[in-house]
Amino acid sequence: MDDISMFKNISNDEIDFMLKCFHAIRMTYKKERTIISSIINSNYIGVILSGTANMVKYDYNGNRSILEKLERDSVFGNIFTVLGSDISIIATTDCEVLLIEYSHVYERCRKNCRCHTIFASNILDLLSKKVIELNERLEVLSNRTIRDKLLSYFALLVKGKSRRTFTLPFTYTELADYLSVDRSAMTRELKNLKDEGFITTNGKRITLNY
Amino acid sequence: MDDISMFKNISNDEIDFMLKCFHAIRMTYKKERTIISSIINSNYIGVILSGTANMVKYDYNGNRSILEKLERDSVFGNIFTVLGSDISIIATTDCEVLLIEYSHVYERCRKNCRCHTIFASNILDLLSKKVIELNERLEVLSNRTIRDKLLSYFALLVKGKSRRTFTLPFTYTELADYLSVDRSAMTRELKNLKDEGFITTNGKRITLNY
DNA sequence: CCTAGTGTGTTGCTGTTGCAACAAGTTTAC
DNA sequence: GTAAACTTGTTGCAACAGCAACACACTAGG
Repeated sequence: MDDISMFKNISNDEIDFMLKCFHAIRMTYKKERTIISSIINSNYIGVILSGTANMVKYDYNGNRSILEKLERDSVFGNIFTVLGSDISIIATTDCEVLLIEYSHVYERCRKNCRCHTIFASNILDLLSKKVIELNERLEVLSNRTIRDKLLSYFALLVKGKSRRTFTLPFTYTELADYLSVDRSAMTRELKNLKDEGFITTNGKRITLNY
Repeated sequence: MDDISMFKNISNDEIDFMLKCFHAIRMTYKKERTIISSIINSNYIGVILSGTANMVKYDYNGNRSILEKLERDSVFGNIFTVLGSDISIIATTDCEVLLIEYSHVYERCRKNCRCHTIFASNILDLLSKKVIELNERLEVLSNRTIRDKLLSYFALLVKGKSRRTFTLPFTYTELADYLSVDRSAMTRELKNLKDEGFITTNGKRITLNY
């Protein structure tokens, strides 16, 4: 458990103690199940312990947008995402989730334990990372054409890596939803990029040739 | 100064003391000047004390995107926004800015003063608000047509208000940049919305008729 | 008062995108 | 093993958006 960012620099013993003190809840969800509905309108922080899930939004036209892919160590909850009525978190595999009431972050328990301060500081770090992620997503979406959205997203995926090859963390259908574009139009544009020699693909493995 | 969110629940005396302790810097910028360049690559939190500014980004085509409008009480800095090379903050009027080194948020000074804890907690609140704002922006940008972007942005502006009338916080040119769309195409779509009776406009005053 | 700069409204043209529909390949579940 | 569900690739068509150009405010500054 001490590899979970939320509990960084906290020992397993301290974590156990803290989770009891917080009355944390451990839940399991079957694949395809909605995780969020049960905690909506309440101030919980959730963290995925195992499995994967998608945070999705359906607009009134029925278009799906994937707001985020969640996996072990991913966090969610009202402080991280405004979980409105149209946003839900769907387990894409069986999931184990830990739920902690948000008030514990800022209200210290009587004992004012050391781990509590670290916990709050870890949450601050997570929030800060979240802001960075959201800004990256905004940067991608603020491109005006599908081509530029793809290129700017690909640039993110190779950022800081020595090789210009990466594996898409999405299916192509999901990628289209993530970029908020039509799937067939995106496929068309990917084909153009391939024909023009900008990229080479092999399934979900993509290489940038520039 | 105690009406600045960052200093909420901290008395003016404490604020003065804290700012000295932090070696906070107060800067003024003339209209049109770039605020950010001087603090780039350093871990500063900035807060606007007076005046207004835009956080803007130019892509390689020269398209401007307005990432954010800043005014009194707005915060910026590396923890809130990844201030890359292509992002800058431009004063739209004369501005007064307060700069605080970020390390002060998580490293407490020897005296471990009460106000310091509150300050850190306020920063947490601000980050959380920022996440909400970014999510709202994402929700707007994830719409696929200019019409839907406009309607979803307008919906945000009237959210929680009793009247369905509001004043645009932008010029129309800026609005187009904020929505990442072509200005003339946006004007055309606004005209359509008016012709179809969805909205009524009077300068920057807009009423939703639905 | 005049001028330069900026914001706004409009239009024609063209390239891009969304939509619908279908075929072929893959995966999943019984 | 087979059917059902899903992913991917493709295409025609219509709608939409971006671009460029221009006219007409409006504003700020000399």
